[in-house]
Amino acid sequence: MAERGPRRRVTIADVARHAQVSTTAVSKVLRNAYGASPAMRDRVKAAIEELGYRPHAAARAMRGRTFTIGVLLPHIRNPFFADVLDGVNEQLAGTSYQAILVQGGGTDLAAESRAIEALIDRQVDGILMIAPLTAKSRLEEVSAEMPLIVLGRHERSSAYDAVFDDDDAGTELVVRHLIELGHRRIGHISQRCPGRGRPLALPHLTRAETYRRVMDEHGLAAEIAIAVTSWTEEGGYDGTRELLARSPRPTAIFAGDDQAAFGALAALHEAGLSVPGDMSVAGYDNTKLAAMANISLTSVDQDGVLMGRTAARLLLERVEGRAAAMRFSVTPTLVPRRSTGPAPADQG
Amino acid sequence: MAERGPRRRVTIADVARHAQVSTTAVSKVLRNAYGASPAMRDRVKAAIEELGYRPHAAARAMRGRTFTIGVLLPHIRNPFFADVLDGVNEQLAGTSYQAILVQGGGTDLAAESRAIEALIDRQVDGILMIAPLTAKSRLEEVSAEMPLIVLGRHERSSAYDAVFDDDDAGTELVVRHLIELGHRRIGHISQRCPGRGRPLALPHLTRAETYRRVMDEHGLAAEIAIAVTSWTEEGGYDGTRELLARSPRPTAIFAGDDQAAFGALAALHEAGLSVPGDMSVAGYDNTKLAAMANISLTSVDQDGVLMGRTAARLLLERVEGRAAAMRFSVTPTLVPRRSTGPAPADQG
DNA sequence: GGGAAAGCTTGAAACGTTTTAACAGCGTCG
DNA sequence: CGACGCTGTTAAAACGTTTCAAGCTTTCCC
Repeated sequence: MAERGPRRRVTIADVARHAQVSTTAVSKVLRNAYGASPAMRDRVKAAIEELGYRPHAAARAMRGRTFTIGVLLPHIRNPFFADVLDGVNEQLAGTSYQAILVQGGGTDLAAESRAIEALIDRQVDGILMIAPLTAKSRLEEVSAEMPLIVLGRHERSSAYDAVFDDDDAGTELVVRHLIELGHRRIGHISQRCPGRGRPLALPHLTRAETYRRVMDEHGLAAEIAIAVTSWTEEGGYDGTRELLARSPRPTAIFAGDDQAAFGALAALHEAGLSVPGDMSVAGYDNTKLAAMANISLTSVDQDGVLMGRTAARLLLERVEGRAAAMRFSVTPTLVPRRSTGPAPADQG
Repeated sequence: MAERGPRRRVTIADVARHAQVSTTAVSKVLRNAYGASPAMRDRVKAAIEELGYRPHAAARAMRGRTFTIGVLLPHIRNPFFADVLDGVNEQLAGTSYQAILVQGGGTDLAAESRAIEALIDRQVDGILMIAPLTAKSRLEEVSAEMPLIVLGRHERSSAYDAVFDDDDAGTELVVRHLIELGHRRIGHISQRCPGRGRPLALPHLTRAETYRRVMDEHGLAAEIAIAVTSWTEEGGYDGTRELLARSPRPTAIFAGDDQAAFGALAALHEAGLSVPGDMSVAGYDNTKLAAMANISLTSVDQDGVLMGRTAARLLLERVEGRAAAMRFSVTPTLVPRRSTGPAPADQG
């Protein structure tokens, strides 16, 4: 029979008693607030040290801050999010803020809503949402309750800050790269979008739109071919098989992101096609794996660490009181590798 | 100037007033506690619905439960953890519990300690730690404060539950597989362990130990070669280069986990060696990518989703009051693929 | 030396929930 | 018919912190 929590938690009152001051005094020292003499400050700090006191976050949440920032991300699985999170933690290190993560159920809008409510109910000081599906109007409601940064969406709002990659520029880089290599039939793999209202400014929609635009600008409107699956290995695999079934089949695929591109490479391997001899493949995100010699996937680099760091910085600024909305955009760069090459001589 | 939080949160008192009952009554309905008539229950539920009331987690934390379970994981980047988390969320769906994640800084022990404290201070109802580095004694301290499940470690403790893969069996499967293919010089890639005390029963230590044992049992003690880097793409790459520098070089590598194996494949590609012609490679975890046709990595499958589901179930049982410690172990299976093959004719 | 201002310190209220103990109402049993 | 036990309900205390308003020194100025 494990006795649960036998010794009571050290509270601010214990510290106060031990340091022979009032609880208010201790609270002030803890928060570096005005009205505590250096002498008292030292005495209280010594007591805190001696007793091993740690503030009780829940109790703090009742009145003041909780020193917690909530991060909502669609799914753990995407390695790009790991970069973003590294940036966030890097920026938070040294402050007294802690990041807690909640996973929002991929393309499940209801699950995402629950996750957001969970963060609000847990009284975090601010929320960072990574590529949320939720409608803009709801985001603005949330930002009325607490500071909010949205990472990866392009819409302009005066209520919350936005940090995003210039997906339009990045996509243009890839598609032009393929066109300059002589490709004309370039396929694209995109994601299903669950929201039924106005389309959101999510990366996959921007990338699909820009893909269409650039194709069109080069007189390739007739060659536009989009497979709508999902940006996972399986999605890339399925999407590629769908594109391969076309006749004539594409000579290049812009897979939308790296994970889908990995699936595409697998599908092509299985179909006995060589890369880039028979088919060029490009991804997006420049994940670590894309850089590996045996994969060598052409990709677009968006600095995820920088985005995460910036998002965290903006969020802390908001928590500290900044009111005006800000936007921060990262300019992507093309990283050409061996998965893309000249288009094969056309036999159609 | 965004007005922050203009309308007060709906509280239990508002609900009580609206339903013409006491706050206690509302609380009872919320917790499905004894002592509320069906009629009252209905009335209160209607009021909750009408007002859109949601319980304030921080306030709850002051007295009762917070309906939150904390998950500590070393790093987001490992795709195996994504499986585990899927299992956890699957098990939690339908309950009123929410999982929150905290990232524990990879191999940084101090960062992990801070993350654990953060969860305790936030008063979660229970903690699930995935492959923590923290000393057993500290884990037992933590489990005195709140229910704890440790996933991925083998030690036996009467204080907390353990869910783990039988790494010993899994490793034996791989190493025997390679030996049966005729390999004698089999290299291994392991991770550095930060703890300086008694070695912990962490997966990478068990795997390394079993690798030694099986090699020894087959009279291959002299051929043991371990590169200690880390289980990441970079670590696998570096470790493989280290192993390749040996003379004579190994004919097979058991990379420890899939991510390291991907790095190994890249290093071999770069060195101009064919897989499995010149060198066989095996991983562990059977990630999605390992199954892709172009990679086709031999790996060991441990059912991460099942482990996550089980861990969450055990944790909820603990939260509900179970006292006796339990252990749950998953039996791994070998998934042979094209990255392993017969040893090349020995020229040394 | 008197009074105001400034600086430091404090008790008590507040936050939103759960829990404890007590209280009516009502039937039952001795 | 009074004591008793059940049921449904309630008022009030408790949780650990922050904040408010007020109290107490000390300092400074005229």
